[in-house]
Amino acid sequence: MGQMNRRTVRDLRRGNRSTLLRQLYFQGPVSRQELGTLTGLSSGSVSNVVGDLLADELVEEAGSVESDGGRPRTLLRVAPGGGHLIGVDVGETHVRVELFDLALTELARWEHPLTPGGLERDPEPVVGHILTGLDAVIAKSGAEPGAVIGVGVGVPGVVEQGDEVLVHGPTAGRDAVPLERLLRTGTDLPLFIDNGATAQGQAEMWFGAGRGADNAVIALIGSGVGAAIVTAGVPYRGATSSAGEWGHTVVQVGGRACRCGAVGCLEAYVGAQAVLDRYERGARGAGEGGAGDGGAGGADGSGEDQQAAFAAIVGAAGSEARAREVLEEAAAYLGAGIADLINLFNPERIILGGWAGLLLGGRVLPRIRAATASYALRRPYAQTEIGLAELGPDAVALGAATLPLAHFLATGGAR
Amino acid sequence: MGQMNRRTVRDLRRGNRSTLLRQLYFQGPVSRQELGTLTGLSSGSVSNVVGDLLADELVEEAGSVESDGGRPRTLLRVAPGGGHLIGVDVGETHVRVELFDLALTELARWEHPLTPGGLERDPEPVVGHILTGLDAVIAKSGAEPGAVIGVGVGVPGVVEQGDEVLVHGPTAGRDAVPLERLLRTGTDLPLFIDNGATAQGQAEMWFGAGRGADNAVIALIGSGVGAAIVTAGVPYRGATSSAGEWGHTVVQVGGRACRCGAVGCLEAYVGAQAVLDRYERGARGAGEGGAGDGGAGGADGSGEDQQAAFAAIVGAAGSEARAREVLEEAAAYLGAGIADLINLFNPERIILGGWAGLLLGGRVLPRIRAATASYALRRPYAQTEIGLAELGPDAVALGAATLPLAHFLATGGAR
DNA sequence: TCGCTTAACTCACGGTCTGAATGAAGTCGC
DNA sequence: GCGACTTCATTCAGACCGTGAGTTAAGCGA
Repeated sequence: MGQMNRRTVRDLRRGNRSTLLRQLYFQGPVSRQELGTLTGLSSGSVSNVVGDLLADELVEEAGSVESDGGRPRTLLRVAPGGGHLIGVDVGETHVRVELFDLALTELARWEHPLTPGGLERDPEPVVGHILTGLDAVIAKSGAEPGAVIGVGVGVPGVVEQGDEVLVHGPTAGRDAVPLERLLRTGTDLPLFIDNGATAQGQAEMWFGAGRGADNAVIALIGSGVGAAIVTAGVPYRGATSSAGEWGHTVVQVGGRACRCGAVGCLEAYVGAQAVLDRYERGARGAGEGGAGDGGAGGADGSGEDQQAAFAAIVGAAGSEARAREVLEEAAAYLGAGIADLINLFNPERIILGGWAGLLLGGRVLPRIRAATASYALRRPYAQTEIGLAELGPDAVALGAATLPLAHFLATGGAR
Repeated sequence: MGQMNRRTVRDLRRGNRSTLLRQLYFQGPVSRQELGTLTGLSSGSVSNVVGDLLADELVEEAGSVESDGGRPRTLLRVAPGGGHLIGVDVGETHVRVELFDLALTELARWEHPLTPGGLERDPEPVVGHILTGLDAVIAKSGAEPGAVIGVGVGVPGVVEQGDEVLVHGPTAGRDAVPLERLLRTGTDLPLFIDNGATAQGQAEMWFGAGRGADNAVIALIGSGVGAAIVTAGVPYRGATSSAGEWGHTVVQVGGRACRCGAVGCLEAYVGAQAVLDRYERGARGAGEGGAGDGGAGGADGSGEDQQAAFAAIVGAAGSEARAREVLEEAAAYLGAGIADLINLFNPERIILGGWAGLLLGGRVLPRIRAATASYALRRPYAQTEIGLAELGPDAVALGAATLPLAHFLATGGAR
């Protein structure tokens, strides 16, 4: 109930410094004058704090703009070289490490393939890869190690942010992986670990289709289905960080079996694996009731094979009735799932992403919108935009880099 | 993205005053000493602020507790007589006005019946009733009008908190009612208008089954179905205040028709009207597919008749197979709906309320839990308690009174 | 060059929290 | 019963902070 607020007069300064820094970061180059009106701070305070930020080299001047007759206002911006950020994408098939400057321009990249099921089954090699990746990108970019603000790590599975950061893999029953502790053995850099989808969602909110929105849901469809929920500008985690399990909401009581063990999950109808299964098995039993055995089997080989097969179906939808039929069915169920998000969260935007989501959306987005409209309540539906993600299917590393960046901005650039 | 934080040093004091007041309100009688450790404030500040609060008569001393050998610590609590709160319940069939002291002890009550569809179709008489109700409870309780901190009004429908507070009734297409402006013609008291379910949810969180939880969903089942979502201790509204429309999430694509116009809504399976319809129509077509025409008809007469009929079914479930069957089906669908809440929001608790929800829960709660378990993901399900509301089926007026109270606590008791 | 205009800085003032010192209020041992 | 001890509560100097008016800086036009 009671969060311990700002207390001392010093926290006040930290908070104002943070607001100013955030404003500078997201509102682009801006003058001191505008900063005052934007934040409500007095000119004196703005001058004062900006002076500090300039001294710390976190902010720099960026030209000036003449103003008919008076002293020109000098523009300020966050100095891109004020620090470096590292984003780590721990996927099912690879570990990717990218190093950015503060403006999130990529300066170096490193990648290593992974045998499936890696992090959960045997964390040590994954940890090893991450650590070598960190050294690699720092070396390659020539960055000062001390200038690295932090390392964001996006992982699959639920990340519990407690005293000790624990990663729970999708396979229930296995022990959670104390990833932070394991990484600590090899690096002193500040670590920020979170779910990869959440991280990617934050990237879309800051730099992609979510710009300007405060409440949005990023619906991610790949082989599985998940969602990153953003409320009031921050990721929504719930009580134990496992919020947003959209893929396992029920769209059909007594429906198809899902790999999670339940039946009728959205994922069993719109997940890429489910759609592929559906396509390959032909049209028989298209109706309800018959609980087929959903996508778990993995009869479809590696991730790349799956993506190619899915793309083929989407490509064939123009000419082949069966492909069209399958996609339309997926769109209908997806509409129901999106309607649930709208009815429950009332977001400003729904952003459809993930590799399969983008393929599907590129082809049948109007269909999805129509299905959504038929299930959602009118008012909230009318107030929600439904669009596609703009950062591509694989923005996890970028998203991971936003984790230390968020901390950096929230603390006003404390090192 | 950027909320304008605390800025000046004076806001700091306001914030600390608020934290202290909240702590005193919810942690019961507490000493200055504990207050310090609880909030992290220094002893000096606590003394200072508490002094102010005592001077403003918002806080009073409440005995002392000896402490082996030293000066006894004097306990403090919020003074119940520090102000009065009024809660207004605008229901479908009545307007009820209640006046409370700060400890939410009821001091006076007033009620007036309403012809159905009142507020939306013709707001003026409802407004008139509210205003006379206000005068009535103030007169009856003998309260100083100036001592009334505020009036909370809980209404059905979506309440848009913009420049002007607008109430959107469930009937789409009708004009929104500018309730605040209408009430302003007859009172100068501070007004706080919100959805009745949200208000009731806040009451459960503060004084009922939600005590101690920060994230919870209060699932309300009456004739219709809704939910009040609380995240991080505050009601979740979404972008345009219409979040929590749980009743119209899809549990059966292509399923039964709902009065909202869509098909397969949860409400069409677990709403009281839907259950009654189901019971009366017999067992035919129990399977999927056949889109029967759901609960809209209202062939069931008034609210009281409906409640009696529903209670009869619940009562008969022990002896009559058909009644049991209908309730079990409702429990199964309800489990799916609750599982969706758990998967999406990951709350600490699900609180089942509403008159039908309480009847249903009292009878088949284990069934509901089992159904939920079968649909929800294991981890979040294991971390969620599912229980019944504790404030009864009709805590809207109490909940409405928490609206001005919340403002009172948040501002540190500013008048 | 001289006014005019606007941006940015400076600084006295009122306000806040902290933390140590002081005062207040009991208890315990003798 | 009296003094020493313990603990709670208040007071106060010191360090900060934001405000807002006044001052300086930096251009423009005549």
